[in-house]
Amino acid sequence: MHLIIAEKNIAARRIAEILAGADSVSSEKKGPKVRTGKDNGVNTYRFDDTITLGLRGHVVEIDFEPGYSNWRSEINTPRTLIDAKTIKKPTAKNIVSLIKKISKTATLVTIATDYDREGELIGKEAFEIVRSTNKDVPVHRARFSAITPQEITTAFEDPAGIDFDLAAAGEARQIIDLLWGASLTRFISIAAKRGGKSILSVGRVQSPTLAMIVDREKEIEAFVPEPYWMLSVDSEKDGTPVTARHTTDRFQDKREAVQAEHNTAAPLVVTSVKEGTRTDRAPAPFDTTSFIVAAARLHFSAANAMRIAEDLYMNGYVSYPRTDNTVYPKSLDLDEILKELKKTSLSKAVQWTQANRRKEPTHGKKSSTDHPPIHPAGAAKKEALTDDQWKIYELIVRRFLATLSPDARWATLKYLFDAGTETYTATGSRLTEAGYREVYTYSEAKDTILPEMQVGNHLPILAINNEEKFTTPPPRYSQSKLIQQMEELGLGTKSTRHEVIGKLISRRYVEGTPVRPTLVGRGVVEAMENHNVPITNPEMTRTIEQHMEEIKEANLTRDEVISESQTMLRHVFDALEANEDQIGREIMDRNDEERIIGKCPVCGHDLMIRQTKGMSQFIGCTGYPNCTFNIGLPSAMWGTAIREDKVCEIHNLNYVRLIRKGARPWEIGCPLCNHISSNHEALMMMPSSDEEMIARLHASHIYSVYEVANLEPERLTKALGTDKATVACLREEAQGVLEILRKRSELKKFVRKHVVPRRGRSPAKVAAALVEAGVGDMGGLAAMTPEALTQMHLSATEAETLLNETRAVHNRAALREYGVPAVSLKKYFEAGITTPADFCALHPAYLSIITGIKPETAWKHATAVCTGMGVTPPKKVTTKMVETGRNELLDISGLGESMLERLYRAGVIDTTGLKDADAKKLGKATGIPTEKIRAFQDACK
DNA sequence: GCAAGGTC
Repeated sequence: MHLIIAEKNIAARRIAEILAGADSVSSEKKGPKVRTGKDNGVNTYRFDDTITLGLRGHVVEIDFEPGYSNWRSEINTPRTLIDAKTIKKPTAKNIVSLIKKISKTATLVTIATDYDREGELIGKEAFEIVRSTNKDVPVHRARFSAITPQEITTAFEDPAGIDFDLAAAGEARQIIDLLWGASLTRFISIAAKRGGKSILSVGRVQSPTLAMIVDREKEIEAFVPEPYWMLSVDSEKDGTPVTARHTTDRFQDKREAVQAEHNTAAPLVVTSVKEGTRTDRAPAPFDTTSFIVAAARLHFSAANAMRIAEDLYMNGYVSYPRTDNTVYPKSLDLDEILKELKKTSLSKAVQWTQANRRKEPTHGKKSSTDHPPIHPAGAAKKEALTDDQWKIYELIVRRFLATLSPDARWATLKYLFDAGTETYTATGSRLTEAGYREVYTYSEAKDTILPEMQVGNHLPILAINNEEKFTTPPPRYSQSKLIQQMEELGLGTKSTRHEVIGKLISRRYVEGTPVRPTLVGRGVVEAMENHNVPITNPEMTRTIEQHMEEIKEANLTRDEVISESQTMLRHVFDALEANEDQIGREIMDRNDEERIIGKCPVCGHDLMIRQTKGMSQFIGCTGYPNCTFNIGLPSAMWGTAIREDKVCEIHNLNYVRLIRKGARPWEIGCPLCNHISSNHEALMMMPSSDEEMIARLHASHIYSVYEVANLEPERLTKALGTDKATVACLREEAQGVLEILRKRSELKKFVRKHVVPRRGRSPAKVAAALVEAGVGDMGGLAAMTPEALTQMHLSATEAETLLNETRAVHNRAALREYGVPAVSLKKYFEAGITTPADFCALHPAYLSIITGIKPETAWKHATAVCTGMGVTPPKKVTTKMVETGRNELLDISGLGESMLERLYRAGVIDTTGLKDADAKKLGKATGIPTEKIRAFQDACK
């Protein structure tokens, strides 16, 4: 059995198809020669005596050996990670075990992973898995830069061996990244007392990228606009307006500009006419970066563009989207692709390209061995794709066509003029041959047409414009610009660059589009830079690249390179550990700064966003505890509160938004405005409140009912200008409102927990409908009918379940309130006694025997509940009474334990009770035949 | 809980 291992499932399938087809003698006999199957959850492709399967990229991962998982360990400090041993552990266990299984009996294994460094390492990982169960099977390596019949057949006809040096270079990179990344991440997170979700990460790629963004921001902040002046004249020729610019493009000095303006005098005399042509080169094929840049012009974010391209790739519409290559390999049949594309709705453009096909396709600078440039791989129907998918597909198709289309040509025209002692110029251009622009329609070809003029022509001067302008700072990075810049600096790869931005955002190092750094992002970069940690420098990547080259060439070994890196990292830690406190403080100060949203209106100290250990967050005064002013915010379950740049004009406080992963941010706006409006309704719930009173409270910075209920009465007296008695009354009212609100929020919480969100029916909506209908607490909900609930966006079954759950919760709460202790309550519930009504209706003796609770205690509970419910409590029951009655009853022949229980349930606990009972009724209540009851009654007598 | 790199 020949085992072929590809880097990914799709590659495995295509390789199998090509090899199976190439094997067949006559090509006319088409059809599914390849048998697709699933083994251990992995797709397999079999033909003849061959089985092909795809990995999922790296199927093993490196990590530290066990013992290093505790970040705060006294023994294994971050520093010890530098020399910690690393291990490889499987990440795709099913694939690993399948390879092991097949390898045992394989007679040949071919590694057919991607033709690049990481592919070689992935191949070596597969090789090691094979070797773990089969020491002898020959292992080949097939290398190809496109999965075309030609390349695949040659690669398999002439296989090579694994390049272990190249793979070792990849391993060195892996280990160095882990050592530096993990040790520094832990160190700096601990120094700044950050844990859990808010750790501060550091890495060879993310940190220099962050540093780039921080640097740009500093450049912008430090930028001082310089004024300059631009001079132009408006004129016309035979009715066509002409604007001519002064040949000094920018005057740095105002006096010079004014002087030139003075020296400008009519007429404008044409002194030179220059005609020319300009070639506008057709664009090069797409690699990942240029594709992301082009998609950005269509308003796709980098990550979104890649996700869509990957989708299209998985469906066979476009080639592999992660590539560094801008040169089509010879083996790619470009004309065949054109033919295929004629089936699409873009066939007109395709036809144009075929008719005007340039001999050699355009090419970019980078030719690499991994994959061909991004190109269409199949005809897609517009209806089969989403709008966005189609836009991306069309972009890739049109770019492909453009690379096979002629250059565009422009006719250019340049005039020079004299005006007094000054010289002016005007330039025009006109598209003469559209070329690739016929098919690549993403930028408008704008003509600037000038009227025809000859040397010596005189033109009038209609106006002289002397405009003062200012230089502008460099712009913040857009996502695509950032990716371009990363590529230039060698940071990240075609597959990872677009993810780095997401990582920086999720760590809250940067925000916004275009991206700008947060203070914490800045703090981390500055901490690294100030303490000479070279990881924020792209130079580190360059050094690693050089070392990898040396390992590949076998001039250095993997371990030599790692060891050198470890020595460096140890020096870094010497400096870091000596300054741990200072580093931590610097970052924490930055963090605090980011949370300050303005001045406290009461005492003038800073107001700061604060989070408690639980889910609540608020804005508090840094003057606490002397000043207790605070502003409420929605629970952190809706998102973490973040300061925004915008400032409220009324309160002079920064706006706040709540951010949560996977959700749109919730724009709170001015937190105080929000606080005021969300508390207004509650304030109005106090019977004696009115707008005027609320205005007075606000004037004293009292905004919530909670404050009215809890502030010192003196403050209220002062704020409202009333007497103590009124204030005391008001405080009582506020307490009442708080209680109503507490119950309402309990109800909302319950609804949120038990109502499944669906389109158009959020739990919040259901809760709002309940409050609207006057149902304000759990008791109210428990008392509702299922019918009423179905009016509130719930289905009949949902209503019933909700009611059952509500009643269970409500009853438990009610029973606790009546005085049944929690431990006993548990026993009652287990025995099926769940409602207050049960306690009133059932005999305490019955409650006792089915729960094992002493009769006296059960009686006490029943009494408490009945009193609470306003029902006559049962007569006292004692252990002795129960025992005597029980013995009496059991003496009656034919009356056993199970019947006894039924009698208890019906309230009969002794012979007296039995005798006095109505036999018919008791029969019905117990399910015991009436004659039998009569017989028992007779026996008593 | 940490990196970066594959792939889904």
